[in-house]
Amino acid sequence: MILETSNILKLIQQHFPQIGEKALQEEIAEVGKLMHFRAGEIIMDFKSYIKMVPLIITGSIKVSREDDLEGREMILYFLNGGDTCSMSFTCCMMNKRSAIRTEAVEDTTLIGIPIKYVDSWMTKYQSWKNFVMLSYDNRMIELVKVIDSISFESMDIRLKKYLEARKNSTGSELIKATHQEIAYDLNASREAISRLLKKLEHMGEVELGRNQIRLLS
DNA sequence: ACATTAAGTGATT
DNA sequence: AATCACTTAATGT
Repeated sequence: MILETSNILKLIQQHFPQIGEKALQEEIAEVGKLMHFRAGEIIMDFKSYIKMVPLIITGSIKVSREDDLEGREMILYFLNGGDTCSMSFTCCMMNKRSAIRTEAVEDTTLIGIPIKYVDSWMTKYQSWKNFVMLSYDNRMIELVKVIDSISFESMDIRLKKYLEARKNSTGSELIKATHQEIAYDLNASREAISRLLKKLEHMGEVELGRNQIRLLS
């Protein structure tokens, strides 16, 4: 697949400028697989073994955690083009099952790197190591914010941040989701979400429609 | 027209 | 803020 290889090379250079070493770029292009997911598709489910580390080119991915007992789901954060899934690094290096679920919110394109390379590149390429470390750092910061939000913020604030995050992730002020889906993401009841959204609508911050919410601000 | 699914509402805890 | 028990509205067949 000569065509795909040179394609990936271009995509890496375009979307992952941090990965500077030419030799590394070429290796990624060689072993990486270009993958597409449609909106709503689950990319990686809980407790599945991870065989690839994704480099996200375009799209939007929702990363969520599920309670072991009664399937209660909680959104952690969104990933976009230029991001990677930090969780997948540890998971694959330790050969552990995934602790999270990743689901495409929008049509998403990513480069999947087979795990066997991920580890060896750490010592082989400085920019790979930096890239991995930096993405860890970013995720860690993000996670601390999530904890703060869950612990200290009321539902209306959390909802607003959720809508904001979703807008930033998809780059669109139109959010396609039911109140029920949002409620699952925030681990709240559908009624609570409906009421809070109504309030936001009255305040002129959103426009509600069936299966969709438009952010005005 | 009818059934299904999403959203709105009030009462209760 | 959750749950329940509805009602109303929008959509699909």
